[in-house]
Amino acid sequence: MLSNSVQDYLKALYEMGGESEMIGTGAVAARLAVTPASVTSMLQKLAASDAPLVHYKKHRGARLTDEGLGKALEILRHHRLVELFLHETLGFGWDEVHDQAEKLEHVISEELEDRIARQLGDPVVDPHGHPIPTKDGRMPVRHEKRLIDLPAATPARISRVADHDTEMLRYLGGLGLVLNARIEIVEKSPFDGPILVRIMDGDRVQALGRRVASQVHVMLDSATEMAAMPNHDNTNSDAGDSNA
Amino acid sequence: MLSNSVQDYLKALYEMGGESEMIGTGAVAARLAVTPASVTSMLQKLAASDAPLVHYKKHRGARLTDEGLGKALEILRHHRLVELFLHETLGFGWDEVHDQAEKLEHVISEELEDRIARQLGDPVVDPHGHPIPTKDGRMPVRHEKRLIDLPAATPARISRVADHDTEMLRYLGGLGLVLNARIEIVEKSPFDGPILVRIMDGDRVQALGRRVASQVHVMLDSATEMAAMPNHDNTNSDAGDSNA
DNA sequence: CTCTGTTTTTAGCCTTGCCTAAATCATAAA
DNA sequence: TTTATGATTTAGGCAAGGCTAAAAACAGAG
Repeated sequence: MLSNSVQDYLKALYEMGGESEMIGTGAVAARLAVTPASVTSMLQKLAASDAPLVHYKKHRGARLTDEGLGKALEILRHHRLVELFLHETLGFGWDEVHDQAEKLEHVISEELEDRIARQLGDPVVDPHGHPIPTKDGRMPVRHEKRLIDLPAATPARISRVADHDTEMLRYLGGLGLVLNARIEIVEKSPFDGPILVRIMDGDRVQALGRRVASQVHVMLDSATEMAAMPNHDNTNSDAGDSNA
Repeated sequence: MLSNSVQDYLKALYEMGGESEMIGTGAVAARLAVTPASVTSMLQKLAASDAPLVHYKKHRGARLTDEGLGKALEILRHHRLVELFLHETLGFGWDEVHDQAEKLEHVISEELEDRIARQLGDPVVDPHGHPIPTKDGRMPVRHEKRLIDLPAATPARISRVADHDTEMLRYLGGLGLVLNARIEIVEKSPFDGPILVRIMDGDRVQALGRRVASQVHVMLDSATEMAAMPNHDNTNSDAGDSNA
């Protein structure tokens, strides 16, 4: 059984570099909020066993082995299933599920994973639009682009939003920029200026900063995959907005 | 934040000795599957802080302080709410929920606890009939007796069954000895012999060993509290009986 | 009261995963 | 090519929570 720490390292490597990219010690350290020295020793350990979970080259960083990739996807499946479960079954807002899932993902048995998946109808995306890895360890591929890269006057739908920043999710949700919302870009200001987005539902236009816009992904409105995606209500159904 | 280990020690002390009984090092060690030496050092640590969680006397054992009692009840509330949630919402059998809850209880936030409780309608007992501590840290009192101590020919209902032994729960469930089942004792064989129990629903008579019978608690059929208890279906709804 | 066997405690050690401080490597600029 | 700068690794430690082996305390039998 992998420790919580090891699971967190594997997940970080996957989320930062996917299957093939080498990730530096410092980057991992920043994401996991530990020192680079700690990362070095953990990566060395993970690379040293007889069935290594990562490839590691001194001063060059690390990437997952096939073994490690499988484990990472398992954990990610847990995480995303739990997020969706909290959202659908217990009414948590899309801004609230990540932190709780971060803890639950480590203690979900196979049996519980299966029951949750079945209960949710074997879902393919979590409340932020992230694809849920399949039981047999494959990550569904989707054709989307960053909102920043969307040409002006091209209708699209929000297909995915970064899940880790609670504040940003709350902000986006408040603007109506929820999963599957139909939008189009009115104008991109030059010099890294804000992006003007028309939100079709309500026909409002909203200015978004570059930082936010790079965290949002869209699919062209014509893409067929959209048909399969239910329209989740991403607002927080009844919890107070106590801690901001 | 208390570590998982500390939480397990507090829970063990409560479950073994309640609020007042001193529990010996060896007993705790056996329950937690660690060595007595480990227990000694943990108890010393828990008693040493400025707000001690346990009273501890060398060679005499330990019992919870008020502080420790509060924490123990919080953990127990998590455990039992989770057990009920797994049973009611995800369809786990009463023999399957304990082990999973043992892990989940440590990672349930206040917010999640509240949502689960609300979803279940602020329940007062878990799937094994154990009372669920209230949010403000009180353990509901119930008037029950061990099946062993029930006089013959006195109608009663099963009000509680020990939750930790998967096999025994499966056995009892198979016999129809589920929560709230109406029963009466036909005869107690002498010399610590078996107990003959009539199961009203089906009117069968079943012989139970002393070991099992001491794990089952009952309430007299006249007791008023019973009215409030819903009749759960404790059978495993669809999982295979793979690992016995 | 003393002996003996059981229980508990002490002492010392190990692993995991983190840390700081110092040393080393890699790279971009001069 | 040399040098400076930032990133990475090494070395040495610490806290938690477990273990084994040996010492000490208790409790029951004589």
